Amino acid sequence: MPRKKESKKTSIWWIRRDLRIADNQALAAAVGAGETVIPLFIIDPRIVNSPRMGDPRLGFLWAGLRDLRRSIRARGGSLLVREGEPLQVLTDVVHSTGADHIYAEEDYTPYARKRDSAVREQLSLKLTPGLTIAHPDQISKNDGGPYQVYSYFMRKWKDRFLGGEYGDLLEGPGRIPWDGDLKGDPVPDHPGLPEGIPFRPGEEEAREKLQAFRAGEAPPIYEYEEGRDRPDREGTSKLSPYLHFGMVSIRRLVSAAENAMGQAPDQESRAGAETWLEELIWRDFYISILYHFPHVLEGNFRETYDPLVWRNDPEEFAAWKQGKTGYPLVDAGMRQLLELGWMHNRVRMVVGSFLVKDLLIDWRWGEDWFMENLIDADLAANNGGWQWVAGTGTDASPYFRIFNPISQSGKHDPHGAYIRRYLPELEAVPDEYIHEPWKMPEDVQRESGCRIGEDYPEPVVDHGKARERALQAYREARENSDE
DNA sequence: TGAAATGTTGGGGCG
DNA sequence: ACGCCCCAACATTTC
Repeated sequence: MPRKKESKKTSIWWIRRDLRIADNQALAAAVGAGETVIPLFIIDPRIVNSPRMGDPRLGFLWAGLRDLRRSIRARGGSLLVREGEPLQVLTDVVHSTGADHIYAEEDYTPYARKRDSAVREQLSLKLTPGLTIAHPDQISKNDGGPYQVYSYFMRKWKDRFLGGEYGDLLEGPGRIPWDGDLKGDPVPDHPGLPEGIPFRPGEEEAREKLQAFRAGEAPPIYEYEEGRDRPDREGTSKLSPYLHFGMVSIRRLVSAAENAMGQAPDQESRAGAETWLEELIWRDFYISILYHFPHVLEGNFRETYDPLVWRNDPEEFAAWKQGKTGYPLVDAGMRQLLELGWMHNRVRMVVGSFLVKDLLIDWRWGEDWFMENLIDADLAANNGGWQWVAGTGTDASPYFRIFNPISQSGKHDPHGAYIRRYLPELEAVPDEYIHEPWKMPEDVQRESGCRIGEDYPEPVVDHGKARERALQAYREARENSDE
């Protein structure tokens, strides 16, 4: 006999990186199981006080929580915020409310897994999918092991999931009933969201960003083949901060990509949408890599370059961080990061290659700076990207692939519009010299109000020489490796 | 999801 | 008409 549903069932919706109402499987499960649903966000000191959690991302999180609180209130509920160690907070809330179960979206980082299994030993924690399309164990080679090469992972991912096999999107619940009769902590005001950034937190803005990416006469998603490489245009979705905090579900994005592919007016448009889909698959891939190979957080995925001798010059690192290397595209990218908490992906590769190859600075230093400063910083994807650019990762860029910061600049920012947007001191530099301002003759420097060495720095290194030096260092590391 | 060095081809200018 | 050179454009190889 099925037992009659008891009255007064209470569930906790433990919010972590799923700051959304729509298509939220953890929330749906909590609402399905409880007549009362307590949305709980725990301010975990270990996460928010980490030096790797910089103000832009924290500000985005706080503002996002306030937005979520509005949505919950509009549904007759209340957001409970508590600061403390997660297990302690949950134990306390469960005891004072008599909640039956805790529902949360499963997260696969080493810290999240450890935290959740500790909670599971004490309390009834039910984890739901939603962070990724594929569970890290779901896509594996025929021998059962995890893929280490993206292209094979991608092929299997598509076989498994394309055609909507990840399930239908869930409507957000109309009501999240709870009287809010429990004392909580406030959502902090500080740090605030940086001024003037193009990232307003919240589900609504995420929808608008997605809409903008797909809409219009020439939707960026259909121009993505070229647009993704053009930092001087609005060619990318700018959805990464929203995806990081779960303000939009990965299912909605994949489904949007599939629909766009189906409706594409021509082959090139279809290819654009498919390439964007593949960027989403990269995210699943790197989350899976971190799950199966947690040592990537500390060391090289492949040991071949373990013996590499980094230069790690602190002054050059400082110049890189502040956008003062003397290479305009590199500097524009680094200043975009400081200004917006975000950087165009093509430029991320260029600045990454410059740090690791031209300056021979340990990729972990760059990884750390990105973690601290990016609003969208995702542990798995950021680590994967850095290891790729350093040539130490899965699917690694080979050691001899060294980006030329000048030709990349000419190719991807041909008129220097991106450079001038973030480097005002180069505003009046003629197009002819915008990628190599140090070549400006004296009189041109004077006319454009940009004296090299004063208004804008000399290049910290000569790229040609730095390239040879990097090839040498990488070759030596290979020779000294057992691999 | 490079770049540079080196090799090949073919058109045009010119004696 | 022809050979020669130059060089841009493209292809291949190498790091």
